[in-house]
Parts: sequence; C-alpha cells; structure tokens
Amino acid sequence: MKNIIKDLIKESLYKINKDKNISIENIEVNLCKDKKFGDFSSNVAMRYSHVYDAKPKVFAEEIIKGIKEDKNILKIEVAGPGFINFFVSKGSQFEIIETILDQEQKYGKNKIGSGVKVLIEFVSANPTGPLHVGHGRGAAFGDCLSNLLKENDYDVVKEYYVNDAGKQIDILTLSVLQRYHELIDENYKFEYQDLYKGDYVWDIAAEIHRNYGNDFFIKDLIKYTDKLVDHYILNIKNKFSDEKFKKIKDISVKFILENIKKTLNLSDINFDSWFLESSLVNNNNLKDIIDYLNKNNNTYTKDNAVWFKSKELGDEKDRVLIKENKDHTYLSTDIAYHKNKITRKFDRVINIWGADHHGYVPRINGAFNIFSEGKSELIILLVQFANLYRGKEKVSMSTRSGDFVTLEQLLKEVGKDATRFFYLARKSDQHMDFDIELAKSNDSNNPVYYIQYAHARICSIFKQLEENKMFFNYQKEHLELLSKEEELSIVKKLSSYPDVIKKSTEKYEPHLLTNYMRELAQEIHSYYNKFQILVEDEDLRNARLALMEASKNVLMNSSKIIGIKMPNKM
RNA sequence: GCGCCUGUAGCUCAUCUGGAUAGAGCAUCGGAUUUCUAAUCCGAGGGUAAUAGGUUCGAGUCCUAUCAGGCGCACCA
Repeated sequence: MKNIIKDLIKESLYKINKDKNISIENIEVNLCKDKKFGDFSSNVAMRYSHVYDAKPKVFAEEIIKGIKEDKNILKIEVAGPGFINFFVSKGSQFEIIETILDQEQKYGKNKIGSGVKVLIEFVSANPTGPLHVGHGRGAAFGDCLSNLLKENDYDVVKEYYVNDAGKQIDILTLSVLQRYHELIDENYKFEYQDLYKGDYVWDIAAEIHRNYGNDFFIKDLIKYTDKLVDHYILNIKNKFSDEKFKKIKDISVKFILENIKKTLNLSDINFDSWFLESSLVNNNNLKDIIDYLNKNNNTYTKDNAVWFKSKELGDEKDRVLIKENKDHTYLSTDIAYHKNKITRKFDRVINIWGADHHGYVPRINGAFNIFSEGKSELIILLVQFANLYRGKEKVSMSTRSGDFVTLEQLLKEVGKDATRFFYLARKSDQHMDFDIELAKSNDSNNPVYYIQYAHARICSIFKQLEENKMFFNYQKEHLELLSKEEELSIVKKLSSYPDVIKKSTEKYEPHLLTNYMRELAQEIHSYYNKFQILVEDEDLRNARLALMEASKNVLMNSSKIIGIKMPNKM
C-alpha cells in the first residue's frame, strides 16, 4: 500500500512538472500515529517546498490535485503544516492477511542483499578464560544481526577470531603450569599477581596431569619466576623445549575453546568459521603486509621500531607495528587479519567489538581502506557492556580475581530465550542494566513470556477449534467481515513487519524487532480479551482465525530471527 | 588534560534517520474472569527531554558552550 501511494505521488509530481528534484526513494510515506490523520501520511510537500519556492501547504494542495483516482484511496487531505494524509479503504488493508498466509516463512524476507557477501565477526573473546556476561551481549547481537542479514538475502559468514598467539596466551600457559605444580606438590604454592586465577585453570592443570603425569614438572620452578612476566615466560621457554611449552599452550587453548563453544551452543550460536591468529603469525603474511605498507609510504622507522602512519588516517597518533625487539605488535597481526578478510572477497566486513575498543577503530579503519581499495566496506559496530543486577543489587564483576558470572551460569540460571531477548531489547551502543531477577521472573514483568503467551493463546484457539470439530475454512472474501478498530490495528501492524526487518538490518538495530514483537503481542492480547474469535457465524469466525493465523505467522518468523522459542502451550 | 559515547516519567527504556499532542513496561492507585489460558485486559496519576543558546516551516533528534556519567588515550592483547 505504501508503495502504491509513493507511486501515486511520484506520478502527480511528474504531471505538475515538479518531479525533477524528487526521486521516488526520497518520497517518505508513513503510517499515521493518530487515525484522525488518516492511514498514511507523507511529508514531501514540506520537505521540498523550498526547492520550488512554494508554501508547503500550497505545494501539498497542488500535489493532491495531480493524484489520479485509485480504488483503494478514499480521501486525501492536507493537514497541519503541510502533511498529505491518505485515507485508505479497509478492504485494501486486509489484503495483507492473504499475503501473509500465502508466504508463510517467507513473509518479511526481501532480496536487498542478493549476491552481497558479508563477513560478520563477533565474540572473538581471547581464549584465556570462559565467556562472561559481557561477551553474551555481543554474541546475541552478532547472531541476531546475521539472521537479519540472511532475512534480507545477504550471503553471510559468521566468524570467530581466536587470539591464540601472543602474550596473553603465554600467560595462560604459565598459569596452567603453575597450578600443575601446585597439584603435584603443595610446597609449590606461591602467588603471582599477573596470572589467571579462575577455577578453570585448575581444571586444565588437572587434565594435563591426568594425561601426562609428571612430564612437565620442573623441580625448582621457583628459581625461574621473575617479577617481570615477560622474563618469567622467557625463562620457562628456555627451560622447556619450545615443543613442551607449546604442548601445554595447545592443550590449554583447546580446553578453553571447547568450553566457549559449549557456552555458545547453549545460546544456539554457531560459527561458520574459526579463524586462528596463529595462522597469520606462522607464515610470511606479516612480512608481506609490512612490505606493502612500506612501499605505499604508510610506515617509517623511529627508535628502532617500525611505525604505522595512522595519524594521517584519523588516529590520535602513529602506532608501532614492529617493536624494538623485532616482535610484532597486536596491531600488525590485526591488520594482516583484515587484509585476509579482503582477500576472501567479502563486499562487506562487519566487526562487532566491545565499546572499550572504540579507540582502536580509526587505525583498523585506516589500514582496511589502504588494502581494500574501495572494493570492500568495513563496518565496526560497538556493543556497550551490560551491568548485571540481581534486583536492586549490582553484581560485581572482577575478571582479575576470577570472581565473575560466566555466560554459562547466566544461561543456565535465566534460560536461553530470556537471555537473548534481554540482550537484544536495548540499543546495542547504549549501556544496559541486565536484571537477572527480572529475566527469570515468569510473570507479567517479563516481556519474553508476554510475547510467547500471545503465541500460545493463538495456538490454543486453533486447538479449541479442532476439539469442537470445527475447521478453519478461510476464503479471501471473509476478510471483508473484519471491521473492528482492533482488527484494523493488528493488520496495520502486520503489514509493517517487512519494513521493520529492513530497517533493523539497515541500521543494525535488532531492538527495533524486539520492540515490534512486544507491540504486536500487546495488540493480540488486547484483541483476544475484547473479542471472541470462535464465534457462531462461520464466515466471521474464519476471518478472525485468518487474522490470528497471520499474527502467529509473524510472531513465529520474528522469533526465529531473535532466536527464541514460540511454544504452542504454556 | 585530550578524544569518543551517553544524559527522555520514581526505575528500565522507546521515539520509524528533522514531523502533528514525546510513548511503552515496571512501580503506585482503581476496575475486569459463569464465555477461546488472568503468564491477560481496561482506566488514572506521573515530563522544563541535563542546562543555555543557535540553525528552519518544525528540534528529544542537527550545531555550539556548560554541567554530570561511561569508556579510551602502550613498543598490552
């Protein structure tokens, strides 16, 4: 209907010879908030009156005069400062029910992204410990965004970047090694502040001891400790062979990755690709990257280090690529990683990062543009952290002490559906408070149950129908019997669903969809309370059932995108 | 100190890329069930959109300043 109106306006503009500066994409037509203004409204006259040096109201009148008759449009009028309001026939609005019942799972999908390859990288938490509640938001967000992109027919690859190289992993290895010694001989107990302290470190140490006995035991380990963690690592590496150190490292990373995958599975998140940082470090990639930047005049040498000229790309200052000691920095591998993404020929590359990384955006953006040469687009989306509450009480989260709520604990306590929904219900770049008590509650406080209940109620109607030996025998003509305000309101809501999908995707804002679901559920509950659906009149009954079936369909389609269940019974 | 983000009802948040009278939920108060699930519905109160200017037909939305909060400012990852 919206598009019909857009076409009518465009045609009119052409007729009055004022279409040159207004393309059809720029004609905005919206559902009216208040029905006294009609069903649809457009602001073209106000928006473009200055182009033709006309008063908005006069311009609007002119446009209306040029609009040809259409069987669906009952009345058009100018209102307020120059809105053009359209009053539309009921019949034309209820037609959407037919469309929804026809398209089923396809309703809401579109082809905007056909043939566009998108890589979406998210979570990518360091494999140095289990996922915590902060990661959960990015995980839900990335997964839902992937679903949305697929709904728009984009070709999506979901990737997890595993930081399995570098210092943090060495520190993890050291942590495991130390616990391993404590397991074997309690005299080895000593505190070292910079090491990882969570229980999972003990678990890994125990597993190693189970499988390898005392193979990695160093008799006088204490002699090799050093206040500087770098030296400590070096000492151990020297004491062990490289293979021995790597063995512990590999076991530890594998252990933690399995734990991470398990947690993600609990949340119904599956990645298509696990990209290892180590795969970039182990070959000549890095050297090639630096050489290329060199040739391109993007680097210089100062204080025996190689610097990336990121300042001229919008960064606060230049950054080191190769340290004085010839080690590469994290930035160089990250540039290599993004170069690799470009090599894989993605049209769009989406990174979902924690908001604390925002300072890192300009340098990666800059590097990306050097390598992509405009053939690929990088979009970095920042997800704010979530504060965890139990009712009024804030749950403290300190990673250092190992005293934090893991995502796994949260999922087990709250459940997958509520967890995902709560994470997604807020704008991602906005701080949020996640109340565990609220998410767990199974009463009206909880929007998840509210929405699921609407679905279950509709299912229950159809069950009742069957039990009463009646059948859903819908025909298109029945729709004309729908006349209640509430029915029209639901239908309008249903017809806006494809727009919601489009918009949530374009803006990368899944919360628009969760809001929509809540609003739709509300209309359904309201209607259910006010009107009987299984009425005597067979035709009216079928019409109302068709409306309910269509609503159920939309709830189901949207719930799949959010990633929550829609139970038939509650 | 510099940079980025945020400030909307007592609380948690929306506001459809600048539109008509700023909306929901929770909390508070009052009502609804012999009828398809009351995990529901209906109604009421509650606002200087942090503050002050500016841009225009029109500003919570864009610009500037101030105040308050979060985050970031490594040859760490």
